[in-house]
Amino acid sequence: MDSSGRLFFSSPPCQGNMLFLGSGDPVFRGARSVISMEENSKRRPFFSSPEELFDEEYYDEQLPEKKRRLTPEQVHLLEKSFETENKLEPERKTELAKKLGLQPRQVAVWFQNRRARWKTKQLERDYDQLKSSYDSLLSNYDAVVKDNDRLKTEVLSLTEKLQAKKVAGEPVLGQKLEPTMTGEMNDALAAPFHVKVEDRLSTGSGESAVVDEDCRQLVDSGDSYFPNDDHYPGCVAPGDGVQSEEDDGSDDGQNYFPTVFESAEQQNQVEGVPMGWWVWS
DNA sequence: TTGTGTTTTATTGCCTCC
DNA sequence: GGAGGCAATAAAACACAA
Repeated sequence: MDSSGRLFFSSPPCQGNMLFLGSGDPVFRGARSVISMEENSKRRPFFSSPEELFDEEYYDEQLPEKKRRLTPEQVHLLEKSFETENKLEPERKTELAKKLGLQPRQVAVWFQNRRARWKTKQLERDYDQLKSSYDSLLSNYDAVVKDNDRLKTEVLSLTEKLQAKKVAGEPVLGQKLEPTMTGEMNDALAAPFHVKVEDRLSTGSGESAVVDEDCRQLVDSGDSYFPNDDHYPGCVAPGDGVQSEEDDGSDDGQNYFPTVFESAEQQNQVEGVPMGWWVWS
């Protein structure tokens, strides 16, 4: 019994988990190292059936053994049960243990370890998913930067044309030009030349993803590419939505951030949110 | 056969909940 | 305080290359 009063197999030894010497004496944990490998060469499945557990002759024939694996049948049933519900209520534990010829504690341990394995796998899956999302985001960012450069060049070219007309004495509509490319070029392109962002986006001015100034854009601030909540309320950085398996208590194959967010891409592109962003769903 | 890496079973200690 | 969960870990069992 441990400090919390729990009963472990070795103290006192439970029927199902006894490690037997030839004489039928239980071998406890402390004696593990004494048992030779040769003695261990004769193997049998961990526990075959409840009947066998009580069959003295069965054990008499066996040499002392240590840890034994569960049979494929036992594992199969446990897996099926785990699929149904990854948490084990006392009744189900007892029932399963009876069915499998195991100690309830063994069933509990199996579930515990199975949950741990599931969690590890889930973390791997989530990592892959986040990585691909990041890659996609990065690629979108590069496209936006390129588009931005292209538009700058376009603006510069138009400005030069305006300057040329001005020098030639031709009237320039809405003229209120600054001599240099400063500020937002807003005045330079004022009035008739000012084209609404939506229009630009909808015309052949390119496949620009650049949107209104009020709209959130990717900014290379030197920080993470992941948005923070202050600037991207609709987005969530990885980790924010981590949900422990206890939250839903099910093994439904969902990732470790199950329903917290999904990519905007998957949601037919949320308005104003570049492809690849994660959004609350 | 042996060395080595991986998987599985089990224990321990700590934490939370009732 | 007891029961049960989890992380960390030990150690047996297994797989496999050399």
